[in-house]
Amino acid sequence: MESTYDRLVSAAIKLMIEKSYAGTSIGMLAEEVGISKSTVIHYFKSKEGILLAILENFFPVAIKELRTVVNNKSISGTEKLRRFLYFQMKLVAESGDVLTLVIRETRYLGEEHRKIYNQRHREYEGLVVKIIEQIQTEETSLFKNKDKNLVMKAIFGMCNYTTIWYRPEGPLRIDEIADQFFDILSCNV
Amino acid sequence: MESTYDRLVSAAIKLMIEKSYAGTSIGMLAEEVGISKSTVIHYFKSKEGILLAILENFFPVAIKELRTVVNNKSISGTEKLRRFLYFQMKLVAESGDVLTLVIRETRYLGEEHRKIYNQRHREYEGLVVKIIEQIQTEETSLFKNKDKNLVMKAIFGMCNYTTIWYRPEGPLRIDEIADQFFDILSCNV
Amino acid sequence: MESTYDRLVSAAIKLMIEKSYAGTSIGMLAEEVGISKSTVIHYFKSKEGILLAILENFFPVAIKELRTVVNNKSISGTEKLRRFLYFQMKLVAESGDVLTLVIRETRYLGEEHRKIYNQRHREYEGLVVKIIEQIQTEETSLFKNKDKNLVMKAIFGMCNYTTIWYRPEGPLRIDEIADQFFDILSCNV
Amino acid sequence: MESTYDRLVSAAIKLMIEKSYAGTSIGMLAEEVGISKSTVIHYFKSKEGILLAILENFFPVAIKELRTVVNNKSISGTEKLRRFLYFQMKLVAESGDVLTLVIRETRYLGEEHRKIYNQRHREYEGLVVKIIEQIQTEETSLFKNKDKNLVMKAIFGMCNYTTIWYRPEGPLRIDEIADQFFDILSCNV
DNA sequence: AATGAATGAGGCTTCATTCAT
DNA sequence: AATGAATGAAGCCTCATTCAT
Repeated sequence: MESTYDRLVSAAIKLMIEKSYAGTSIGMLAEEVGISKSTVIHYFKSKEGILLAILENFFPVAIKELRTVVNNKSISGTEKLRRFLYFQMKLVAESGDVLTLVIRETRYLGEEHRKIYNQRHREYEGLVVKIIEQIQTEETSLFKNKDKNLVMKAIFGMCNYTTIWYRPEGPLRIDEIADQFFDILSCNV
Repeated sequence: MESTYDRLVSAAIKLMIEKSYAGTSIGMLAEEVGISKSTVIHYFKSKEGILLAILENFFPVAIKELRTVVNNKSISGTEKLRRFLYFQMKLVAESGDVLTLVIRETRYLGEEHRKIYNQRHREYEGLVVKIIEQIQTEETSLFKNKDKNLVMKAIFGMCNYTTIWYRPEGPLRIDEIADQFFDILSCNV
Repeated sequence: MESTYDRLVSAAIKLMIEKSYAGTSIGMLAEEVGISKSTVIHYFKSKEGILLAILENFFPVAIKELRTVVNNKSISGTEKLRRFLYFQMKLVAESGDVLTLVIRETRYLGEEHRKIYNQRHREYEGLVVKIIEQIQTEETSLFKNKDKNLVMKAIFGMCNYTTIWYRPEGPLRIDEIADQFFDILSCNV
Repeated sequence: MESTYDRLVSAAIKLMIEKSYAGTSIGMLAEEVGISKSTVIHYFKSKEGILLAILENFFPVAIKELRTVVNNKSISGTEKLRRFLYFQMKLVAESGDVLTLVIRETRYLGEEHRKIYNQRHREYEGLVVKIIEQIQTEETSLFKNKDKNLVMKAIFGMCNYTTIWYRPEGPLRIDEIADQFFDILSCNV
């Protein structure tokens, strides 16, 4: 069975994305997992600690996975973009938009931690920028004359916004959404 | 000079977008504007009233303006898209992402109010869907075989995400961002 | 009738001397005065604010009164000592040993406030040192060859310890205690 | 090397004198000694047990030592006073004012324990009263017509207050302070 | 001898709100 | 139009303690 700690982290991700950091109380978390408030503190020391644990839980895994895609020398830039979109959308579907959580809520972290996570966030974004660069090099027209950072932000905006409106019971599956996003971006018909 | 009420609404938009509804307290708002907590309540009756005022302040104006664009029979769908992007980005730049605020925080409204605002929100989105439909009719390839609702969400995602990362002192002006977004979506080089 | 604020300060002095700062809770204070915990915070902003109010309430009055004794040019040093002992013992009897509270608990104040109060405390002690200096000048033998600061500390020790053991229903009245303290110090029989 | 138990008692004395009983937590104690909270409880059963251990550690030793001074038939009362002052000041310097801890904090002990320790405390004070009685008998003038209990309290006040202001790096050594206290009390020049 | 998991009670504080002015 | 007094509910956190290991 899943450890209390893991169940807490999962519940925290779910709640904080849905209700925002400030809108999520330790009591809610405790109730969700079926333990006492004190036990939540026992594991995370403080509310900030919960956010920290989420981020610690997210970035190492996500960056690693994305990096293997980006560093793969045998596939094209557009294929990498396609794979990234699948990866990111799966992430959004599974654990909500942890990335937006990162951006929106790192303000609640102490200076030191905030720096670390901003850095990791930039690293994550940087990997997507690399994909765009590769596309700009390989393709004749896609993303030509575009600011690569802006394209990256556009892509993340598209994907992350999904957290807000996506419902599993809706008409489109997560992979269909990823497909269509890919088509929109790559100008496929 | 701006009325106390107007200063309160502006401050409320700023704070609630930055810190989320739950993360913004009446005390903060009072301090920001330099009046007492009691006076804030005096104007809005309750915290929910503040959110209400923001929405009331936003939708009628925004919907009206967007509608004149959409209903204009003499311009093409792509041109409408371009104009919408300018309009939306200006909105985001000026008063932050009120739309995301709407989506994220209407949960704090009482049932009746929530319904009203969800409806207005859908109306706003619907206007953008109409633009996409016009494009699908006119153009040979753009947005062909795409779910028009998904395209709409993709566009809003792109635009609204700007609130999170856009800094006026950054390298791109708001209208340049709108331009590039238009190019990305319309597959212009 | 006494204001809520004044009643709170009096109750706080009483409780904090009896139970120490850490041992006194805002809830106790509220109950003692018959109001809610929130109201205590309403007046003092924080627990530290209570300590601050006590000190602000004590020092200006005490220093002023002691200063008029010390600056009186027409009375002898020993007479000043006698008067100080009466004054200090009355203080101790009335409002407990606020001075020891100051010394013991200023650690709970923020740096800035702590400095201010340490300074005032030194000023208060300094006035007693002046009395001892006058005695050393006038008298042939009393306090000769003694460290004036140590004598001062000895006197305060004697007086302040009273808070711990003095009971109004005990065999000695406050003025009798002051009298005997004076005799012990001045070597009167 | 010192046993964990002994290190805990030492740390507890230090912390509780500095921060008061209520202001000292088991967690602090654990951290100070570098072990876990559970281990502290393991040794003392409860927080009250810590106070108990301190007192048990203090009184038997202190009373025994003071008694040998008081019962010594071959020395004068004033000499006994002098020796007591040395003894008491050394105690204060070494382990802080455990006596004041006793008076201030025995309130936190259960009824039975409180009785025992109040009794021991009275016994300790009684030994000093005996010294004063001897002085009143032998000397012609010292402490004549004074309430012997009040004199005792005055002496303890002087000595115990030292805990609050004494700093090893200050201008006076512990034995010099004892000397001057003796002179002040015995009216020596 | 020593510890981690878990908790209930309580402490400080924030907060939205009511009321009287 | 604006505010201070007062509060109940809730939030974060500390703490002493129990239990199993």
